[in-house]
Amino acid sequence: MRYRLRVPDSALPRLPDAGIDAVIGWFARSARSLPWREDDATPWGILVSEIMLQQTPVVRVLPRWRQWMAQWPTPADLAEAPTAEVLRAWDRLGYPRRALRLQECARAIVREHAGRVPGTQEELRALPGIGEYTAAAVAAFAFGRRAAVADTNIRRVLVRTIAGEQRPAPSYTARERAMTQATLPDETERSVLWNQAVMELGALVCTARSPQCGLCPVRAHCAWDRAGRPEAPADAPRRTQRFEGTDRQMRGRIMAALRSADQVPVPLLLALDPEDPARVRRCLGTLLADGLAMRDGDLVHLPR
DNA sequence: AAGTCGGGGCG
DNA sequence: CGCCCAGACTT
Repeated sequence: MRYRLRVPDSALPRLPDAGIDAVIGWFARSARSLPWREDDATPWGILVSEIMLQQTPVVRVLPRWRQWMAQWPTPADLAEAPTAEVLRAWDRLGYPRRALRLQECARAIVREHAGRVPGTQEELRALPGIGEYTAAAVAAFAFGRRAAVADTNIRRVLVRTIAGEQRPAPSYTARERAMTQATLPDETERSVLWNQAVMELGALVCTARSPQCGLCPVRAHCAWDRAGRPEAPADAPRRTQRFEGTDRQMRGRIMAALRSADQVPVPLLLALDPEDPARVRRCLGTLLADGLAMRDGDLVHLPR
């Protein structure tokens, strides 16, 4: 892929500067006010918000984030908290392993970075629960650095405006990386504004289901709109009922039971699905393996 | 590259 | 009832 480096910048697929200006201007007028975007937000608060927002909508994160930051305002606070309390505070945000990793992340920050969130993508990427997207987002939004941020919103906007397609591929492809890199403004301050602005555009206007193209600041530059907004070919239909999905549901039910009591007898958990106690056992086994539950004889409880 | 991992709301 | 949501991690 080294040959790509010889391609002149002007040939790379990118949104024109006029489009970038339009999106940034729209953001200045239309951005939601979110607490982790306020001036008083700390890098740790921004990091916490990014973890909570992984696969979880903003409206559901808001109340949890406020409570969380009031209870554990610094990495050191979360590092010292009882894990059971952490999991209860996570409540029903989903994917509770994120809560476990967030506490591990806090402990790593205390241990390896003297309690302060590191600012480079490389250091961030090395922390538990922080992947490519979150490392770039924290570097950009918490530290004002130039980073190629590519969440589901940004990917959708770029694929539509530049490639003229309705939705991005399931995985973040090399072609999409090229679009993200080529469009990212060279100047640092402008790159940070662009990342925030295009993400917000994807969340509010260029949405997955019913995009509000009539309100879109880059409609004039949008290849998808120009092409008549063609629909992507439908995915292959689900072969059977999603049976694995029910395992996730059962894990959620077990976690809910554990959050509601100090300890729960195994027979009580098995009663969660009288039709299929083997499934409950299997799910309990994966929760124990994940460190989300502990077993003490016949009693199950959250990790203390 | 594909599977797994929650939970809720919307079309 | 299927899809979507500021993804990460394992295999």
